[in-house]
Amino acid sequence: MGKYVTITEIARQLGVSHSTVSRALSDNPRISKKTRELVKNLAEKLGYHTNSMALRLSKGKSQLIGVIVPDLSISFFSKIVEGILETVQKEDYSILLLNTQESFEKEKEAVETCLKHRVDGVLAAITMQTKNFDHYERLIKYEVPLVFFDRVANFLPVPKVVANDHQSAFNATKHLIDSKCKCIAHITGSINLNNSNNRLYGYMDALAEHGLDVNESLIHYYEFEPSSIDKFLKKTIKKYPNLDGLFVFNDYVANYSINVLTKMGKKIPEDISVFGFSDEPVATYMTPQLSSVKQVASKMGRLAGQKMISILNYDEAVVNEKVVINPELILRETTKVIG
Amino acid sequence: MGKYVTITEIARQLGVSHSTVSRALSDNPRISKKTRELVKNLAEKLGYHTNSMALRLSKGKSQLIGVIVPDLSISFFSKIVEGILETVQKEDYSILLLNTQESFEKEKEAVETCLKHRVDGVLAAITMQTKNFDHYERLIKYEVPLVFFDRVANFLPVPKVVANDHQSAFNATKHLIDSKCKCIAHITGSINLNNSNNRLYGYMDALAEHGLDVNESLIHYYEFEPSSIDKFLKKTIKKYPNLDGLFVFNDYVANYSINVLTKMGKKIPEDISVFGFSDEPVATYMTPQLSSVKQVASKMGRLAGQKMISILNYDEAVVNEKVVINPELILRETTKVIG
DNA sequence: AGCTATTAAAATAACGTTTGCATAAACTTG
DNA sequence: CAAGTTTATGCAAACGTTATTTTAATAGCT
Repeated sequence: MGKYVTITEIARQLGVSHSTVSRALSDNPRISKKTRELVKNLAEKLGYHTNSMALRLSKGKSQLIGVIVPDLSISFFSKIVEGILETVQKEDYSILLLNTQESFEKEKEAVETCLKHRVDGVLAAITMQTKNFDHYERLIKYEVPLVFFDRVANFLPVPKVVANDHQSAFNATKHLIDSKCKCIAHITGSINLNNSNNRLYGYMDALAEHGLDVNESLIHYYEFEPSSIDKFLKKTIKKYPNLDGLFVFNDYVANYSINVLTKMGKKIPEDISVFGFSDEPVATYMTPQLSSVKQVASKMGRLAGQKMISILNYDEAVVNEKVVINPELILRETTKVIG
Repeated sequence: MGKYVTITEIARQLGVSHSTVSRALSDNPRISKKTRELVKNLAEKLGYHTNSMALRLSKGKSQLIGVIVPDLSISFFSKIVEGILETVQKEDYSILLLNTQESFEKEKEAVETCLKHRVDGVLAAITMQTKNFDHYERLIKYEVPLVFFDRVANFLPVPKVVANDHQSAFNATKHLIDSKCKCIAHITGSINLNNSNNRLYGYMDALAEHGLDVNESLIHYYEFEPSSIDKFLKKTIKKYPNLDGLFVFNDYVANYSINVLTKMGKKIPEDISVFGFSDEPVATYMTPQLSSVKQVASKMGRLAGQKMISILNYDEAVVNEKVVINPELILRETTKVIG
């Protein structure tokens, strides 16, 4: 009990050579039907599992894909991982998961770990600190296919899968404008993160393109301090009593903002329309339910996974390309119906 | 360019045998200091990485730990995975991540995948559907160490790491009682999930132990239908105008419930105190901020990971034991201050 | 009958390590 | 200085596969 059955054991019991067993199991036509069935039956009976370590050593392929994420506790990233898993598992690949916790050092280590494990490819999102890309170049040098998702190194000549944050924010803001909002504030996230910045620019461009002023004092940079939102909203409503729209970079913060506004006696969406971002679970648990931009995490994961599979299984070339996932607005109760 | 450096290549360049190189790299005292340094320098220079496929085949150890989770998009589970990763990475193990999506079939497949990859051990949380455990017995038969976390198969003689949901719910309810609540309702989750049930019993036991009636009509079984909560709360407040406490199995639903109560004109916590569960991010984004039971996900992950490491690296026996993580209440603004 | 094709299966090498055993050279030691 | 011991290294087997080459057995043909 306890020991794994090998091809050699099957061969011994059947009185044939192990190479015959190997071929029989992989349906090689050079083995007679009779022997093949004999082999397969015994393999089944003994509960034979091919030893993937041996298989991999022999084939020189690990069937392993390295996945490097900056922070697995962010639901966006864990959903991406879920999407990747779903896609690559079907093709018999497994995932070597590395969590860098936003540390550049850990990211370098993660790449080394990938190399050590001889992964067949790497899917990565860079940390907020990553400015040097030598470690990724190393992968390229070793001809390990690399695909970036979400947080990408723009100038490396590899495929990238990203969400169109700019367009999403643009469309959300445009929706507020279309529903007759004239004075729209924005709460944005960390200035270090590309994604927040793209959303900010999407907001500004939408305003500009529709003839509304872009007003610095209507923009709040949020950095983990909820009470700053109370202050911002109070100040803003005092200065701009006609405030009738709010676009927030994240659903949690949108939820918080709505609570603050409600306490100040504002009606949502009659007085002020609010648009969130990411369509987190909280969006449907709120009252009123939050209009938001659809979460593209699992789609992003699936697309990144598929790209890798195409490269690995169908010899697609690794080229400098960008797959952009387009936005989809989810309209709920915090925005007015148009028209 | 592109090919990995092997031990044999180093040996060739240095004019020694590959076994000498192998020993030199692993600091075997049988190799002279001079040779050892020669080897190490060249290895460094050539960017040598031990080929883990070969290493594993040779050693008969995969350095891989299978992690089976029911739903990675639930932040509780992704945080557990993060905790596991953090712990096992330090000991040079990698994770083979399997997501069962609450499907029993996928869970069986996941175990097979673990076997196929010759994982050194398996960490698992079962699906809501799992009633048969033959696949896990298979692991035990193959002497693959198994450790359960959170959702466990109670009667299998292996280590388990769980949160004390009963005690947590008991303490949360007791806190409501201590703050002078006399009529406390409870919203519970799926009747199929152990965790919800344990919380339900914790609530009931706390009431009973403090001389309060356990009243079936104060308990609502929530199944993914927010509007059922509106109905429940309205009905309950009509029937029990003295309702002054609410304990909810999950922070999202607590958030929703508070919104409903607020709209009905109830003041939180002056009229009704509310206690949530899990301390999700939303708890701090609410107004008032939600009192909740601390999230134990990453601690659970670390404990489960450590247990596995102890078994694998320090030959700890696989025994039928239960590690219980004790509750910690986070008191915020939805409950009254005691005394 | 004698030769060639064809078919089926066995043998062997290879993948890159670790490891037990062997060996040669250089030291001890009485 | 011969015998034994230590030191430093090499050799070869083993891990479980796949893949290439060889051999053996059978069948088909003139």
